[in-house]
Amino acid sequence: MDGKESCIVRHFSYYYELSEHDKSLLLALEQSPMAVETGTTLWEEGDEAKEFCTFKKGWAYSYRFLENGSRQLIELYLPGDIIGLREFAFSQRLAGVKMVEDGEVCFFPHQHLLDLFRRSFVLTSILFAIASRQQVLITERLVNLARRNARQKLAHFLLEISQRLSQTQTGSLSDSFHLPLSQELFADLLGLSPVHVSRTFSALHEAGLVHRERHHVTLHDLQALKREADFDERYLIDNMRPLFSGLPRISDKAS
Amino acid sequence: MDGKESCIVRHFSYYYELSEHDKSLLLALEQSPMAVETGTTLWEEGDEAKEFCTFKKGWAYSYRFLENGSRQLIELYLPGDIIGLREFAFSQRLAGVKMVEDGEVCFFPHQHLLDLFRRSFVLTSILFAIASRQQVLITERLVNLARRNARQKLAHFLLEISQRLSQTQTGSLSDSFHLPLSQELFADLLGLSPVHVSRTFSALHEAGLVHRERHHVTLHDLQALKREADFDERYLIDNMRPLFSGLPRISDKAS
DNA sequence: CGTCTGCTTGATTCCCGTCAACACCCGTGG
DNA sequence: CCACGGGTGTTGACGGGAATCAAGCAGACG
Repeated sequence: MDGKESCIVRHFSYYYELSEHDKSLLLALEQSPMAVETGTTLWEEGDEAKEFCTFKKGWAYSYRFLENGSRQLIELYLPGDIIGLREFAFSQRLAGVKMVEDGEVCFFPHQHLLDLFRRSFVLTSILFAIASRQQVLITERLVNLARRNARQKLAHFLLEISQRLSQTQTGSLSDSFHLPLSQELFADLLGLSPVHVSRTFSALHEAGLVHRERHHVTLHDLQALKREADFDERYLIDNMRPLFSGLPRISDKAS
Repeated sequence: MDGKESCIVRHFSYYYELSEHDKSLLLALEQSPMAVETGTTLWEEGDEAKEFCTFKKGWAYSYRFLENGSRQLIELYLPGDIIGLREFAFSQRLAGVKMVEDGEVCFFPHQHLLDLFRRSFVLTSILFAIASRQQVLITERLVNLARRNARQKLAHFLLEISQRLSQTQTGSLSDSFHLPLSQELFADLLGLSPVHVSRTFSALHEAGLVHRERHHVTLHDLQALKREADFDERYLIDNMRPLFSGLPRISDKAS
């Protein structure tokens, strides 16, 4: 358990203790890390889909263009996430993926996932849990976009990011964090116009709820924000351990 | 391959030929079919989540309530669908599920899915494909809700249902079908008010695109509708066969 | 110091929500 | 046979939240 432990192993370990065998299978997915710069397009809608991608460093997002020229972001990806699961059953990409910041990614072919299914029951189950969690995230985003006003949308999004960052990064809940998104990205993410994003940020600022400068945000009154946004973090706090409770635990774990 | 073949077997077979072994594993999930009436709640948000449910007959939908009392439908389920995959990694239901029409369902515990992972590589892969397809459906709905106006939303939804029905039911594309949804359900599904749903239906009717009476809809000019709604059916037409192309085919298939 | 990109602010417009009245269907019961 | 009532769909008037257009502003960088 050295300091440079892979973040995909860390991500998977969140669900269940991994055996050395499982860890080595996972590490095989991260064999050829690739540096990618801000703005790089990992793939576009319509590209052939035969690879997944694990995300080691940086921020990325998936998006769809509409006929009228507007764009909708689907999902934001943080380190440890797996990208492209959506297209497992498809031959074409259904959404593009772009980097928000410089980062590092590892591509691996769909076939490797099938190998995982064959070789590790635990990893298969965790993969399924990850896919199910992704679906839950998108579902919550759907509700957010369909039913809430601009203030609530923005507040909800900030709370979600705050929660996700504290789960995957520091481990401690931080109400102050780096958020490298332009207001145009906010707009495409929340289904608003850039103009209105600006206005909404100002409104939240005036209400004393949010402070933002440059690409750094701090949330001042978490409770008030949660009330305002109708935010319930349960959808982010998943855990498979109850499900696995019948399984034998691993005993040869490195201390 | 008798006339009463299980619809879950039919659903799975859409992705890949199943061996007799796989079929019997699947059929075990449909052991105790249960009749459920219109309006029955299969479960509610917050209920303990330890079962899935296969859907044999009828229509159902999943939904979320918001603090302000409004409701958002997440997904519509048709026969052959599997319900509850979303909560695989969670201990609580994150959305309720209700029947639109009388139907028949089979519950089975999460553990059975784990058994499937252990026992059948092919079924595992197909399950993963189904989960990925569900994610794609929700994603498209998200884009629909976030970025399109009422006319486009409605048109898009009708096209999606038409396509899904023709894939799972008759097999032939029908532009005239039974659609047992009240305008209130339409509203909760599309993020509109019931009043505006009515207006939008009228508008589409006047434009000669849609005819509707009672719970029956017919689409008149599919091409025009698709143009209007920016509808691209590729997101509904998935197929894993290319992925499996390296696998041996099954030869002992019953003719 | 000028230019470019991204943010802010104001004026106007429009889509859709809300409220309210009304029509309709259908079953009940007098 | 008609009166009644609830649930559902329709139509109109009105208001509000967010889009759009346009101009001004502030950093970043050469």
